[in-house]
Amino acid sequence: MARIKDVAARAGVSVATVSRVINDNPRVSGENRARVVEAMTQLRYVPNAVARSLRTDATKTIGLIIGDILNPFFTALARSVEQAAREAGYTVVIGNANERAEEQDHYVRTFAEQQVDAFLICPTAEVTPSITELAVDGRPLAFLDRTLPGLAVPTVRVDGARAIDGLVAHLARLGHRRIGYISGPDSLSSGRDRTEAFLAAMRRHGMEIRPEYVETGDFQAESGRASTVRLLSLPEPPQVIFAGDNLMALGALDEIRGRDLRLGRDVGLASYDDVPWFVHVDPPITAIAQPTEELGHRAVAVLLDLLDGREPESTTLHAQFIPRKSCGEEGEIA
Amino acid sequence: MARIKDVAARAGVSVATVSRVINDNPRVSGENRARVVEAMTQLRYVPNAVARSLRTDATKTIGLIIGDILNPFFTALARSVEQAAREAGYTVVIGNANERAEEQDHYVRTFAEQQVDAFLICPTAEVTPSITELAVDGRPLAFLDRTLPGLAVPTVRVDGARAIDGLVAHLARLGHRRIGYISGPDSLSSGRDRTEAFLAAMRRHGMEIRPEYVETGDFQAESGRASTVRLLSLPEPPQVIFAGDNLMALGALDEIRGRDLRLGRDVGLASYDDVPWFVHVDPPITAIAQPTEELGHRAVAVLLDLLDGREPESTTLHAQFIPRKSCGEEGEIA
DNA sequence: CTCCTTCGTGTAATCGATTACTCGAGATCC
DNA sequence: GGATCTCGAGTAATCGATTACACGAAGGAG
Repeated sequence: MARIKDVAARAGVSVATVSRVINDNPRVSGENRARVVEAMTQLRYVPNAVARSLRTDATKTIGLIIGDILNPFFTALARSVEQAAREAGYTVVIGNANERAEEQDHYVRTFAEQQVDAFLICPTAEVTPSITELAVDGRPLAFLDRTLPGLAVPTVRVDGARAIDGLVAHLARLGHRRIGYISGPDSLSSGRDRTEAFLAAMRRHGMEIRPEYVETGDFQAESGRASTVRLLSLPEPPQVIFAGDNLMALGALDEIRGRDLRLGRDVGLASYDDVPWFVHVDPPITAIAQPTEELGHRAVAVLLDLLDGREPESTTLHAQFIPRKSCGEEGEIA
Repeated sequence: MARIKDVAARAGVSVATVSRVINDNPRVSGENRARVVEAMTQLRYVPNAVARSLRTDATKTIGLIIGDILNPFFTALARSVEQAAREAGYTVVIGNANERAEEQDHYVRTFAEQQVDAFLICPTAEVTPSITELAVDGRPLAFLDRTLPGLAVPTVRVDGARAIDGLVAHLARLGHRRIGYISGPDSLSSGRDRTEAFLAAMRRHGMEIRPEYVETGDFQAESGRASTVRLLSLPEPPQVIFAGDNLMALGALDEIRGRDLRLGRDVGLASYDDVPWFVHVDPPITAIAQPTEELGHRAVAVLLDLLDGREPESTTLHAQFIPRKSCGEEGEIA
């Protein structure tokens, strides 16, 4: 592989001049610039970003840690983050935590070692020492989708309360009283917030909350299935199940089908998160859509503020309730 | 941030000793080792991977370029690659090409600059100069899922011929004669291979191939929808549509629903790729499943061979035909 | 004609680690 | 007791870039 000094030798100039050409420094004569460019293409020179980063103390890289790469919500998020970052000249490196604190920490450490310029984290589970360290050391850091308590870290998140209220109103209108809920883990702010919003909405609409109707999952399909098993085995099972994310909804659906129940007639289903295939289930699944595109763009904007020394603004966006048919017609579900 | 020399000063030793501790070199006395470890934790020292990489000429990083991060096939693949790589002590950085040659090249360049130790590419479209350069320069490189002609690059891929033959046999058994096909782009080996396998299977089972039944998409949902529009507008539309990947199947399904056609009765649908939600469509979608887990593991194995100077082995795995109900019952579709 | 800018270029220090080489102290062997 | 080995540790070169600083030439002002 060619190095900068090979290019310099070939072009008959010093390495400083070559470096100036690479970095678009105007203090280079037209003639020399041409010779350098020529030498670079001849040698197929590729600048070594590792060496540059060491010297400039910047990698032009953002470390993004998502909860689960198999969750379409997070991949959509990753895509929009990547897009926005690219426009600002940054590369995104993605770490998949698999919803486990331990794997999240692995990436926090790895990214710190690799000297990413900024961290964007969808925190999994509790506050871990490694995340606290980032915050304490004042590294550019923002939380995305989820927050952690007790840390002064700017956060870009979604408030689903309005949409959840819309859902509960919808269920009340259809005459359903017995609503089962599969929450995300209590250790996650997104899980807690949704649960709280759900309970508040239930109260507001004068609906009884039975403790046995509130299950706790972990945002993965299998926990949605297991929770559904318990809900449907109750002496008086709920009429509608509201799953706290799209994967748990998938798991719930697996179990409903497995029992040969008719969706929307024997039992209803609604999901936080909207995914493209929901419209193809029969009946189509009532859902709450999150503005993933905007979420990612805002998150990058916050990081750029941090990196450029501006004051970052935590942002809260709103989710949207999308009624479809999976909760049945009025008075339909016994 | 603490540097190695700060640790050395605090522990009262030289930087060489600290470095030896970091790298588990046994030539350090127990006492000094303890002092260094103590100093490292006190200073919250994090080794600088950029500096290390510059010196050692290794980043312990694999660059993976996937076709589309919104395609569940690729995310499953990415996850398995990441898992296998991690076990071998490598970090994976993912580049999303969005199925565009230009974005793929962006990542090839970026990864080359960042000095990744090896490249794993699901090539999008044609042979581009940047990929040729990688191959010519002898960089550790393997293709995954797709190949490019004319380059001696080890490849890990799936042969779907057997599964596709199973599908066509299935369709023949059901009495269907008019089969529409939405292929991937001809510029992609995976697209070409599937088309070829499909045509061969049709011939083998004595079924007529009408040119107007063969549509070409681009592996994205919208092209599946557009192709379906054309197929269903034909004077004599096909009885069954076979989509070349899961996203085009999704698009096809969108169009079928949009026309209020009954799946499996008015028109059948089958998909290359199997995804979790297929079983929840009514009727469940007949599909061809690829062994993504194994695919990713093998790909990493090939890269490790390359990196350790062993002779890599190109591998071809087989896909599996999974009959469900979306192509109707015998003689059902007119 | 001198003095002062400005411009283009080169020399060399620097970023933070790794590691070849060196060296002294103590152990081992005959 | 002297020669040889082993062990633990330190000094300094090195990786490939960027950039402060220095310097000579050319141009402009007076």
